[in-house]
Amino acid sequence: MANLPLIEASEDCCQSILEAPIGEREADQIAKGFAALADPTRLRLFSMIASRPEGEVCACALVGPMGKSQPTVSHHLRILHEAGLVDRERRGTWVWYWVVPARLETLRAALAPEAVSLNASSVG
Amino acid sequence: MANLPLIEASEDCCQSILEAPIGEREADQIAKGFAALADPTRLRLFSMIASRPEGEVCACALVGPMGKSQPTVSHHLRILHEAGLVDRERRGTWVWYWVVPARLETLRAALAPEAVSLNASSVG
DNA sequence: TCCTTAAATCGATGACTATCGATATAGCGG
DNA sequence: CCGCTATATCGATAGTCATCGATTTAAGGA
Repeated sequence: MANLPLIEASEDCCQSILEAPIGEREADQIAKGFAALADPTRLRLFSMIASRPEGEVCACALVGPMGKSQPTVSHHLRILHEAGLVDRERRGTWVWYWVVPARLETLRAALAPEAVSLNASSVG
Repeated sequence: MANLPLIEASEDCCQSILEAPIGEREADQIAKGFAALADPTRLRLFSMIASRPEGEVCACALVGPMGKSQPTVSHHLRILHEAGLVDRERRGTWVWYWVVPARLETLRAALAPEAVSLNASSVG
């Protein structure tokens, strides 16, 4: 247990904030995601997780390079997890982390000019 | 004066945080951008500015729909401006706001899988 | 069972922030 | 010069958050 992200990856797929004014619900949802990425330490942690070729990383490999205490790193990993940006799994003594692509894509798409419609013809 | 964004739109074009672990400087820079979008009220404000077909909007049109006091809205607009996400101009009694696309693209690109190389051939 | 290591939680603290009422600044019209 | 309107700033307050030391929980090995 304790492995379920507390925020769903998407409640309305591929929505942009640039096309029309977003509502309060949607704003809360997206703002929570950006808040998770709004701290430099957390952003570097997320970058270290995301950039692993294996797609996952042991938490033990994250404490040293961050220059922060173990409780602080654990705290930030928890926030990333609660924001739905990473998932985790205990393997023996260690805990491994990896990125949740869908949630990341939701945030990226929010800043993208438009949600591409698959029904629209590409040539007029 | 007072119209210059305090953060440059890009210091290293099109950089992703997913390819390699980012440094502290870059993390500070990007985190500041996300911090500006990490508040629901601010995100809705930004969305209202960005979604205008005219590309700009009078601040007077933003206070009412937000359900917040005028000083609060002004405060949030200032933070968006300091983060380099919007620019503004006084026109008579009113102040108009618009999005700074380059800064927005910087943040979006940070969450994108890779910076597309224009030299790479599109077909193998 | 005891020791070691890894990770999470607890409690405290200092810093930051969202919010608002009151006030100040800026421009327009008479 | 005097109001009127729009916007920004100020000061205060309540809430949130990043950080760390100390402690607890969890798992493995001897």
